[in-house]
Amino acid sequence: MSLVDESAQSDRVRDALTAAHLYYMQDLTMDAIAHELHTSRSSVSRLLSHARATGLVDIQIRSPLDAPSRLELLIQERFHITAHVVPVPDHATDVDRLERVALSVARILGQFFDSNMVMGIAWGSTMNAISRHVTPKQTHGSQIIQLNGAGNMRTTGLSYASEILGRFGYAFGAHVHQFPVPAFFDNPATKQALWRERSVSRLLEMQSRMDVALFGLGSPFSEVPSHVYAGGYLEEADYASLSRSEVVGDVATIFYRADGSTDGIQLNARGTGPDFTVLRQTPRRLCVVSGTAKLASLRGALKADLITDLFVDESTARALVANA
Amino acid sequence: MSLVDESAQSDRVRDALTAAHLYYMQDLTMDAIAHELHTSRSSVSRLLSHARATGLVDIQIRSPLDAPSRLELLIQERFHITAHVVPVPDHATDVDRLERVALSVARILGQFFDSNMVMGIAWGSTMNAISRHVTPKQTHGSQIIQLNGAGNMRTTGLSYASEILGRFGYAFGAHVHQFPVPAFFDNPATKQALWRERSVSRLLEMQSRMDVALFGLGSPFSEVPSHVYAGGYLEEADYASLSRSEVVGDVATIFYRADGSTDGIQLNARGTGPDFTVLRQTPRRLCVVSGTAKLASLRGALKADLITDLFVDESTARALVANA
DNA sequence: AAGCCGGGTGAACAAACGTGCAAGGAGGGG
DNA sequence: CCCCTCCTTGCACGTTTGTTCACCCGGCTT
Repeated sequence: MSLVDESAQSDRVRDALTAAHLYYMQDLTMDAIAHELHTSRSSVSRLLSHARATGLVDIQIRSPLDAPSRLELLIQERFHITAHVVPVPDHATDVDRLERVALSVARILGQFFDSNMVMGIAWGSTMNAISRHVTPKQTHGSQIIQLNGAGNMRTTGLSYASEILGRFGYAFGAHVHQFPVPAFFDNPATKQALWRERSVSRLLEMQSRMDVALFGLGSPFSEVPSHVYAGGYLEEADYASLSRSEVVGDVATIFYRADGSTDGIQLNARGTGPDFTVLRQTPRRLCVVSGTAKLASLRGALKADLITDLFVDESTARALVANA
Repeated sequence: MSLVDESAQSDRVRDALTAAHLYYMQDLTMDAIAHELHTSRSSVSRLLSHARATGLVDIQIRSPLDAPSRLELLIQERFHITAHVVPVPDHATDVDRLERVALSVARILGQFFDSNMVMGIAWGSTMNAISRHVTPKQTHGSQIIQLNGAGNMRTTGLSYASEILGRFGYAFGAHVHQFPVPAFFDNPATKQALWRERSVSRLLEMQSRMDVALFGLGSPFSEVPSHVYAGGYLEEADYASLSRSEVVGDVATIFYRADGSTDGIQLNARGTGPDFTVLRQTPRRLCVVSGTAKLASLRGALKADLITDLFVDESTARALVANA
């Protein structure tokens, strides 16, 4: 990028800031702003879009603390976590649901992440959707770290996971640390060995002191299986084993039962996500769930105390509190 | 207000929140929202207006810290205060200027005031303009306190000042403490006496430990005199005295010279605003200035170290840094 | 030097939005 | 019980905003 480009860039930002100020603080019309900035109305429209898209304009919704939605209150009382219920009409499809929840999370995420923080991020369809919408917020010295490997029998999985992580990293100006291992090792011993490598243990150490974790839930036996279960990461025998162990879900390729327990689930010895005892040390653990198919999985994750902040669509939230 | 009204009220807020979420977080059109909420598009438009007006939706502009405007940077370097430069076209009238700066301040004020804080507020045309636009933000246990008396020879001044203070109090859900004394006493001894009254000294004590002060500047000898100078608060003899003392401005009816000094200005013995030594103890001191007519006054206030955060229109900011 | 390419611009159109207005409905007073 | 008042609603209209398109301009290639 040349010097000229750079200064043009900063001109553009300056103009966008001015336009945003005039539009959102002083309530001028775009026409009036165009006049003050000696340009056309369309350009102002574009400037403002740009300002919103790049996070120069930050729009928050603050419910007066005395009136959180009834559902959020119920969830808070029942599970002692903060719930963010995303309004989605009951007749929406699961794809819609996912997309809309993801969009909401993408917009609000900046409130949980700041300079000099470390955020751990899983991967999967939910994370992918969020990553495509996340609104930028400039931070300094912050790190984003991949929670679990993404390789499978066919690929190293690097491109998929790194695309997702990359978008988060770009949006926050954070350093991205990838985790270049398969999602599941074939042999537990290989994992043990690799875990002792300094390059890997450095990552594990970072994971153990991250400030925020962001993840979705896997639900192996629901009708709309999550990415992990459709992507060729597991074999028939693995499924049988999961079924035998009465697994209801996973977080970053670590599986758990309906009561939140993980003991004796053999696949976990080969999975690459953070152990739940490690995860539970993380101060903020943001879980994003959409669709009632993941209800059992969500209940298990709550039992396992994996969640401090839950983002969930309205119907699923309702189902969560419906029957005890 | 009946029980039914109350619940209707909260329904309205709930709907407004949902609408705001759908509109600002999920980018639905008002049409789509109307459909989801089973109402008309116009009602959604109104709901959203309501949500913005009542502060349910909070729009902030965050300039990336590496790119504050050149002017703000210059002011910061020269005077060691935080400047908020409000873009206003050069050809705007002084009335425009005031109105637009006031609007901007009104929108941003919530960022400086929170629960359990005490804010001192002056009165005058600037404060009046701000008060008419201030966006609400619910707080608990916060207090707003009048900085200086408002009575004059004709009226107690209560209605004007209390109208202003009342709007701030209402917007923040804060308890308002009025200061029922004249702007200037006729006799310094009366002030002394009253200052020893417990009801008054309680107010003075609160003033001495306020968290934020918000004030404009008076400029007695400019061509567009401030409220105090037009409202019959002072007599010819007073003006002469001010002129003799080389006064350039006042904050809350306390006068100062170009070098920021106040010693020997006789009128101050009869004024009712907080002594500058008291004011300087306040952590955040927000000063709102618009129009180059107040430039001399502003320079004096800066010399007197009365300001920590300055809100000023662009031309005045430019003039401030122009000649040394 | 001509020619392509990418990014940005304003005009024109289409979509989305705000608002005056008349109609309807709840509540309160006669 | 009726009527009056006040508030809210949806419609219709005019305005404001988003987006497409043709065009221009600087930079880079051939």
